[in-house]
Order: sequence, then structure tokens, then C-alpha cells
Amino acid sequence: MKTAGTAGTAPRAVSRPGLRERKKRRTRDALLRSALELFTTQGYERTTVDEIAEAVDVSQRTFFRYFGGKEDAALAVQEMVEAHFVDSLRARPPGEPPLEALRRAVLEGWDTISDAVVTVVPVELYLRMFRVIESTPVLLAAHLRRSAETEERIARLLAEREGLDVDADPRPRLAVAVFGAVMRVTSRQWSTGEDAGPEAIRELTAAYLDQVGPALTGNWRTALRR
Amino acid sequence: MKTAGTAGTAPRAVSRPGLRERKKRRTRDALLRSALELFTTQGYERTTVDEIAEAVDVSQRTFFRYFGGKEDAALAVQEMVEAHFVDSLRARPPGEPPLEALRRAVLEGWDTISDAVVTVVPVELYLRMFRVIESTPVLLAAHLRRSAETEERIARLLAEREGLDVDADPRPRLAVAVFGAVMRVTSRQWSTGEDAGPEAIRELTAAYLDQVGPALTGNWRTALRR
DNA sequence: AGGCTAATGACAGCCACTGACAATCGACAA
DNA sequence: TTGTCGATTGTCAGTGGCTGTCATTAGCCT
Repeated sequence: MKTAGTAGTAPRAVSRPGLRERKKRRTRDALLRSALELFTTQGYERTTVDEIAEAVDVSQRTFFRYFGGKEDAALAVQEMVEAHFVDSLRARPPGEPPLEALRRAVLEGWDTISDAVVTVVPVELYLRMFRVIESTPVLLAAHLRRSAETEERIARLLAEREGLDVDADPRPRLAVAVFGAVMRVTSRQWSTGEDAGPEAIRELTAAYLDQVGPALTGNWRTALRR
Repeated sequence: MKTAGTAGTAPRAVSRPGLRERKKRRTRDALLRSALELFTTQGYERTTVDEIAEAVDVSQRTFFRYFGGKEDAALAVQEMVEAHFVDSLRARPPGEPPLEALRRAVLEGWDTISDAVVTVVPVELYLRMFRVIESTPVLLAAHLRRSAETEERIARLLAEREGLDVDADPRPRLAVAVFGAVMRVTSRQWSTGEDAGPEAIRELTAAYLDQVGPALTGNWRTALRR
């Protein structure tokens, strides 16, 4: 390495997290990327943790120090997405009616999600991973449970906004559950469809949210436009 | 074995399933009952399959011949309940509007479920197990996934009833998803509440179904009755 | 430079689950 | 009744996810 010492002691910004932290982040990112890559190419079940660890050249034990389990790695990106929505919702003005806040938060969330995700994994990998989740029973199960937890947090958040008690008034949980249900149907449809681009999901979300009313109508004999 | 041959060749009803079948059923029932008993007393995670098998005095391998896994045993009753609902829905007159059919099927389902369940496990055990499911992450996850599968079946069923294509028209899936969401909120509320009797869940279901409209209303400032 | 602490690797072990093979037990007919 | 056939079961061995423990290593700070 000769005299390149300056590189190691580079006098960068003071806020630099330090070598140890940077190394941890790199290891985690590498593990996550390798995991997703393997999951999406060979399938989730056919990928062992040892394989992932080996691809990054760390011990299996280390993998489990960064992720609670194989599932956690597979759902890490999805978790970021959901966190993004919650943040999006928190940013809504307090005066907004709850359901409008939800709708706007979600639509706005889809617009800005790409930028947030790309910093860790390429968008295309996220898309492929989503399909793996939908088609792998144990992953889908874990995903649904996490979504349910997120819904609970959102329900509490909305209840607080409106000054209600979640346990006394069923409306927050009901509304959020309904909303979540629509989101699930939407993303499922999106993931199985042709156009899996980032814009398609936004359109689909808006369209399906508008369809809730008609769907709850007594009869479905009236034809759909489009 | 002496001359006790008559006992083995007992000339009972012709429809008697035969010793082999009866033995299988007994083993399965015993395994299921022991499993639920252990799950509800010590907790799901702290119960090993070996323990369950030992309690029935069979090998661990045999347990896995009767159940796909620990989960399957834990969710066996829940599965019966969902199947009961689907049957209930199938029995609805074809002319009935889809959402009314759903509502009636569910309410009627709760009325008749007790009788159906008791034939295998005591109701009280079912109640306890439900709480275990709700409070055990991996079980809740598996439960939600199965519910999602049931919803898909129901969506197809309703679509067929109405002569629609589930993939072209989002309304069946949307309606069923919304309905399922209400059911989940309802049963969750029921399981955490005081009155966990069979009648309480029926009332709660009806009440929450009626609350969906108000919950989707723009603002929640209007107070609730009750 | 050297001590402190966090990160890692290397075992060892538990538990859910599966495949394979041999022993056993009920069904059915001779 | 007895003997054959096929289903049920137990045993054994092995895989993979996951955890506790402990020694080693490597960044950090004085």
C-alpha cells in the first residue's frame, strides 16, 4: 500500500460515521443485496443462509447478527416501503379528513418511493423480490403480518389525529383495515400484471380506491367503464 | 386372544369405516387435542413436536404424517371455521346481492359454528387457541395468509355467481378484501374483549359491519351512539 | 503504544422437517 | 384359520434455520 496513508486518514466531513460504522453498513448492504439476488434467482426456499453468508464471505453467525432471520432479509425492502408510507402520512396536515389523508399519503408515497429505495437496492431488484414474496407462502405470511402491524400503528395515528380512542371507537381500525385491504389487492394485481413500472402502481392505486364505493354497492350488474 | 373373535368382527352398521380408519381418526384427534392443550397451556413456541407425539405415545415421524407441520395442527380448528363460512356462503340463494350474501353467510355461520366445532374439540379450547394464535407472531402470520387464500376463493365464488371475471373486474376482490378486513378487526376485538362467548362475536360482527359506512365517512367528528 | 470494547468466527447444540428402509398390523381371500 | 398384500408406523440419518458461548480480531480513544 506504499505511502497512500492519506486515504485512510482522509480529513472528510466531521459527521463521517467512522470506519467501524461504515464497515457495518457495507456488510449489511452486501448481505442484503446478495440475499435478494439469490432469492430472486434461485428462489427463497432453495437459498440457504450459508450460501448468502458465503457470497459475502462472512460466517453464518454474522448474518444472524444483522438480520433476525432469513425472512427479515427478504422483507427488509418492503419494510422500508411501509415506513415510507407512515412517514408520508405523518406529514399530512392535521386538518385533513382521515381518509383523504390516507389516500394522499399513499399516492404521494408511490411517487417518492423510488428515490428512497434506490439508495439501497436497485428498483428492478425490488420489483422481482416483490413477486417472490407474493409467490412464497411463508414470505407472504410474514408480509401480511407485518402489514397488519403497520395498520395497527396507522390506526392509532389516525385516532390520535382525530382525538379518538382506538379501543372505544371501531372506526379508525375499520377504516385502516379497509384501506389496507385495497392496497393489498392493488399491489397484488400490479405484481401479476404486465406493466410493473413505478407509475403503473400509482394509477392502479388511484383507480382501485375509486372502485371501493362501487364494489360495496348492492349489485354489480352495472358495467364498469374502461 | 382366545375366542373373543366376535368383538373384532362386530356386525355393526355396514357404513362402519373399518378398524384401520377408526384408528387413524383416533390418532389424529388425539394428536390435535394434545397439541392444542399444550399450545394453550405452555405456549406454542415452548411446545416441541416431540412433546406432542410423546403425549399420544407415537413417534415424532407419525405426527408429521398427520399434519404438515406444527402450524397445521395449531390452525386446524381455524381451518374448519373458515371452511364452515365458505359452505355457509355457498348455501346462499343465487339471486341475493353479493354483499348481502356475505353478511348473512357470516352471521349465520357464527350461529352454527359451535355445533360444528364441538365434534372435534371443546369450544373452550377453541377460544383459548384463538388467543394463542393472535398473540404468537408466526401463527398470526400463517393465519393471515390462510385467510387471504380463503378470500381469494370467496372472490372467485362471488364473481362466478355474478357472472364476472375476477381478473378483469376488481370489484369482487375488493369487496371480499374489505369484508375480510372487517372480519379480522371484529375477531381481534372479540378475542381481546371481556365477553368471549359465542353470542358476543355475532353481535360484534353485525355491529362492525354496520360501522363500515360511517368509518369510511369523510370525518369522524360525529359521535357514535352507544 | 496500549487498553477497552464492539464485531466476528468457530463450535456446539436445539428443533422443525424430510427421505429411506424395515418392522408391524389390519384387510381380504383362499 | 391362515397367508399374502398393502397401509401404518418406528427408527435412523440428515438438512437447514436459529441461538448461546467463548476466544480472537479489529476499530477506537487516550
